[in-house]
Amino acid sequence: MSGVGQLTPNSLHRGSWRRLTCHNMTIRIAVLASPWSARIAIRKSSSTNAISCHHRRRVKRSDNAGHRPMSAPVRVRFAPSPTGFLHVGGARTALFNWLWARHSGGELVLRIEDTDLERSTEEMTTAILDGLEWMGIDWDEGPHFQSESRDNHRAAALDLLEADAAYACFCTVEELAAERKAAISRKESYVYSGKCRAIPPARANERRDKGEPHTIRFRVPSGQTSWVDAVHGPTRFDNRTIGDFIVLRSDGAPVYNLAVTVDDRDMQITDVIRGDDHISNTPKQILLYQALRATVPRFAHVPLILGPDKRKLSKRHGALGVSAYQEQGYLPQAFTNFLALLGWSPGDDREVMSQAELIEAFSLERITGKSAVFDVQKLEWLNGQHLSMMSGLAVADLVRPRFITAGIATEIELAERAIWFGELMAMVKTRSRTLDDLVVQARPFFGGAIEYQPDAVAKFWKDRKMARELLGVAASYVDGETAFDDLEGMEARLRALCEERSVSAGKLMQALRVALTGTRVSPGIFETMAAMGKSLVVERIEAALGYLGREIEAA
RNA sequence: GACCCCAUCGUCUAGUCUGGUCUAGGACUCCACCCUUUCAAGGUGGCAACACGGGUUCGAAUCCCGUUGGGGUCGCCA
Repeated sequence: MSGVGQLTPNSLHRGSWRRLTCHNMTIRIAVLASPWSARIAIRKSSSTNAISCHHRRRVKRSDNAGHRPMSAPVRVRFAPSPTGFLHVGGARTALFNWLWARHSGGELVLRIEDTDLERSTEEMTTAILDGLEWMGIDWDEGPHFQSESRDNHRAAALDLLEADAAYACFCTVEELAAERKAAISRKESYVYSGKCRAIPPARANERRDKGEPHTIRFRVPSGQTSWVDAVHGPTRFDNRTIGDFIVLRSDGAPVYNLAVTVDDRDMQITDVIRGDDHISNTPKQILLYQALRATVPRFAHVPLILGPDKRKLSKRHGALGVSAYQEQGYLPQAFTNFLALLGWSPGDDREVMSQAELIEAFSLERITGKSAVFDVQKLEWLNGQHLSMMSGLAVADLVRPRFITAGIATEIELAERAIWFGELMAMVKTRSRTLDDLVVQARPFFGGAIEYQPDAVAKFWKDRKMARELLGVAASYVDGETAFDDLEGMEARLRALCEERSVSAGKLMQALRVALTGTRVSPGIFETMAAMGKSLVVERIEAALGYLGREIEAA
């Protein structure tokens, strides 16, 4: 659990993260003791973690009120392998684990499964942690690196060997490949023949002592292996379809199923929440738990996320990492809300939910067994909903860097006009679905030239002479207007002037909108003028008049 | 191919365990209307589904069997 911690050299265990919370800022100090390098990384996190801590306390209080049955405290883990970025499927698995931990007042352990050293990179580990942090997912322990518990894995394999639950297998890669090929040509599923099963232990030891290359295989007993899955219900596998599987490679490295089982046992994981694609690994792992005389955890297999073509969501669908959604300007609370609704529902009609509400409502039982298609449109809608619930100032804080990198304004300029900027954001956010939309819509409110959008020109400046006439009236109105903050008065005065000059007030406002913003989309025209200020409005009208004049000349 | 999982509007889903209250509810998208200086937002309404076939039952979206369809897994990857 996070909290103010003492940071001493002794508290920096290899591969551990320490968290110090002060004010609203969380600083994590990590010793990334990985096979690649050992270094200290100090990372500042946003305030999202502080928010989630708040949630946790909230939930815990309600738990103490006696709503939850007395049972072993929940301990879950998220165990990504750093061979790629954090994709949406992994993100949702992490989210479900987190929601379950926070809902039940349990703990979330983060474990990096880096046993495939060839494909694991430190960059990916960092990317995954960043993604989790952005989503507001915090963890109570870790990250642990699986490669560091290699000794435990090996010891477990030796235990199995000693108990005769496993045996040495001297089959070569080539032999196995031939077996597999033969099985395929016979149109059968491949299971290891068990060729080395019957080698007497004494003989096997002899060969091992001689240094003959061998793997350690688990001796799958006959019978059936079953469990009650928290999402799928009773699930059963016939052990004949499993086949003796390798537990320790010939180079002494543990294989996934062994490593996971030993780690989950050692970390006392009570609930394993992971993707559906692990269902077929589950019987193997249960067999290992049993052979290791460990308590079998509860399993919850979450259905996969599919692309629009109903295939497993992949890069081909343009579904990049979580970071892509972050860059596109989605809000973490909207993103997690959306992900939570993919395969889970609160059971009532609620859809727009805060993280606190998600935590409160979450349960494993309400996860559906059916895989879900990732629908970006719904994500966009949800993002708009969350955006509209935020205050202008809060939105301003989030988009400020985007204005700066887009070169629209400098940090200093924005700081000087902080209140104005917050009000501007409040104005444009109902029209925006992402933070990028916000930038586009707010751009005309800053000085400098604007481009006239062809569709706006076609619709509201179709008759150039008429447009020029309308803008002429607008110019004389603006000229005499002194109260730019009096929205109602402005409208009354403009309408009166239109009446007097017998021009359509509606047409004028539309033509004016194009002159001011270059688009046909903007907040109310008086709000727009108020936010721009008189000098910019005058400047824009003059520019438009000039443009229209040139157009008329040319025609 | 074998094994496993899944099957309600185009999509996300409620309803399935504990059959009747379901002429199947909500949401996204789309369409229409209202509001309106534009675009959104908001409001109102509309289009749209129980995969198929058997059974059980007075009664099935719900229980059982089969078919079909989709997905996942079948590595000294994780």
